[in-house]
Amino acid sequence: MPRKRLTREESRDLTRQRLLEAGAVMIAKKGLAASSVEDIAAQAGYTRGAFYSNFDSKNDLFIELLKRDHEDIQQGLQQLLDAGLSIEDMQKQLAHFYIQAYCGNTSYVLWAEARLQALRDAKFRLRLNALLLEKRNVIAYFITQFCALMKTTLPAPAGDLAFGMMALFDGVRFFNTSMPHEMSDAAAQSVLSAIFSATFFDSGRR
Amino acid sequence: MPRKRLTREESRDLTRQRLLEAGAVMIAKKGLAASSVEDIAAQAGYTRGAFYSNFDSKNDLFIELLKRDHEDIQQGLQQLLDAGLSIEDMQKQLAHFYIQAYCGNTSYVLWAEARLQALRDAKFRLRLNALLLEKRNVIAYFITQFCALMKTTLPAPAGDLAFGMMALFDGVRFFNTSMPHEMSDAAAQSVLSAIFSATFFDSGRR
DNA sequence: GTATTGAGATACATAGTTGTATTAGTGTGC
DNA sequence: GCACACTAATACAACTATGTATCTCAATAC
Repeated sequence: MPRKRLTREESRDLTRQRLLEAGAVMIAKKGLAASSVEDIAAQAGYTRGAFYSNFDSKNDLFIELLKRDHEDIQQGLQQLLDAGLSIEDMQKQLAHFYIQAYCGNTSYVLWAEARLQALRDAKFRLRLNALLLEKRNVIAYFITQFCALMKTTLPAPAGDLAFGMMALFDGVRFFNTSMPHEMSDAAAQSVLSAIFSATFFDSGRR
Repeated sequence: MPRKRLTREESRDLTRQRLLEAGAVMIAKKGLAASSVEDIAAQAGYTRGAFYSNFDSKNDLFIELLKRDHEDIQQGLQQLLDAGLSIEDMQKQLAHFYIQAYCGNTSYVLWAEARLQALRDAKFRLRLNALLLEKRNVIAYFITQFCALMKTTLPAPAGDLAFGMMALFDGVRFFNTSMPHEMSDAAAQSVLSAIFSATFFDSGRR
């Protein structure tokens, strides 16, 4: 096995990558405040030295973590929108996306942690809000497109409804995780789709 | 001002009360993990000795805090249900209740904190889930009554929809707090009521 | 090959947190 | 009024976290 000899930059990037991944794991597991810098570094297989030589602070790592996750999601949603699919295909793809992006990993925990952090730290809040607004805009655009295709009218401004959907999806995901017996995967999907259709389909046809 | 000389029990209850209140303040301000026992005791005007002589642990205080808040809300909702009001009055009262119970204080932050804690601590999760289920049941009952009165049908099981509404309300409250410019009080109320009506009124009349 | 650079380890000083063990002081029962 | 009981303060020992300063060694430049 000819292990590649890394250049200095490759090596540094790899370390950063591993620290970020370790941060995601630890913060999801123990929470932001309870995860020490040492925990994160150790989880990545390093010591604190590596951490401080790559990040200014825990918050610094955290916001980068969120940014990366956000970019992944944005990209996925944007591709879906740009693909010019039929409504049926779109809904199918969206369901798939939902399962993969929301249920397939623990990143929603990071976002919950982030919302709390935002309430307490004005600087952090600014950075988080920027990400949330971007996400809202993509979702609002999707909603607008959906209603245009369905020839239904929106019961409230698209941006506000987008926030509503974000709240709904994240919150239901929480119940689904922490009390799967009372809110199964199937129940989660069905209640989300019921509320979604009611809001964007039924209410606009009165 | 003849300050009453307190009996031992009264004095202890007062201390407990103050510690609980201080816990609510500190946990909302700094988060559960970042609030030390000393922080809480100091905020209440005591030292750690008072804390440990009244509670087993920080989690112990926290769960009691949640239980009290929960009981207040339960009581309020139950009274509303039992009052036998007309639909219009009910909606009016409910809006008032929402403003007072959700927007008038910071307890929703505690519940967000609790949900995260529940993901990490199985024992805590059991206790929290019990509270959440009780709340869900009251809301589910309300939803059922509402739809019966409106003669509409439910688009999904009442319990699941109740979880959905809880998710929605809490989540929107978050946006409303941390980005009031993008999600004003009025926008929050209007989007909530739009989704609510769409789900429980419009969708059932097809 | 040698000198240089810089990523990451280690050492250190400081500070904060926890829970218990002990002590002081105020209600309570006699 | 005196002994008791209990609440809350204080003292203490162990542990954990933070950030910086220093050191080591591998990658790069010459």
